[in-house]
Amino acid sequence: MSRARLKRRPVDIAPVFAALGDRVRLSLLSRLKDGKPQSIVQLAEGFELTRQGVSKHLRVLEQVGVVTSERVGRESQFLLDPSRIHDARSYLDRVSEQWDDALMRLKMHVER
Amino acid sequence: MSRARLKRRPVDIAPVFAALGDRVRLSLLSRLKDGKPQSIVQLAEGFELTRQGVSKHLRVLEQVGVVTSERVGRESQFLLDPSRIHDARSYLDRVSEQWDDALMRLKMHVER
DNA sequence: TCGAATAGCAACCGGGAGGTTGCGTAATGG
DNA sequence: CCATTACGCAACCTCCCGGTTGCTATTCGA
Repeated sequence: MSRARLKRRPVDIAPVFAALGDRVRLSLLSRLKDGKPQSIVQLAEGFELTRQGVSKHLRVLEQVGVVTSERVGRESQFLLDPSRIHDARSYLDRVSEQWDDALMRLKMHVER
Repeated sequence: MSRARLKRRPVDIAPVFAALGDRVRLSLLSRLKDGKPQSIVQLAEGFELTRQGVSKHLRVLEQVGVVTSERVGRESQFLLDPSRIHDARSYLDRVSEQWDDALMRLKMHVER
């Protein structure tokens, strides 16, 4: 069970967080997490934004790999890709974990 | 002990992700996750930034509640607060979870 | 076939983010 | 006591982000 577990440097994960740091983009993700691919106009309805505005946001999400798009016919179908989200989650996991470990050690008076 | 478990709307968690979406700030968090409070000059060394630059980043992190600061003597001690990080993590958890559920339902042909 | 739908591209704009410099102030310690 | 340290505040600058408008290209469908 050699889990290679290759380490991702923080410099790589920052853009993912940046992409998630916008309420419009989070809402778009929320609309995509049901697994159904949707077009831009579908994703745009309900927002007080132009189609191009939504399109820009989708391209930001796509650039960091959180969503993927495929041109089918005259419309672009967008789909969520959870792998980067999983990366971000496990990064936060590691931070919390190390924090907990540090607290534990402090409480046990193991250091200093 | 009625744990109200009040639900955080996505609109609230976006600023946390935005604060995490910067490599400098992620590095600062990485320096703070050992549980030891550190001053600004301590946190600033190693960066190719001014002290004020680092100070601005720290204030961004503090504003969203990821770190806390306390003035002790002539220096400000910064400490990590993992609660917001935990919030962000569980938000991503929910996204992944709903994605997995949706995939499962699709695979079982329960819908469509 | 031809109008409507869907989307991409480019230009433009205002505001805020990231960063610096300069200065003032409180605490430290020799 | 006084130079030094650590910090905050404010002004300033540049650049990118979020958003719009206008135009063009492609595809659908009646």
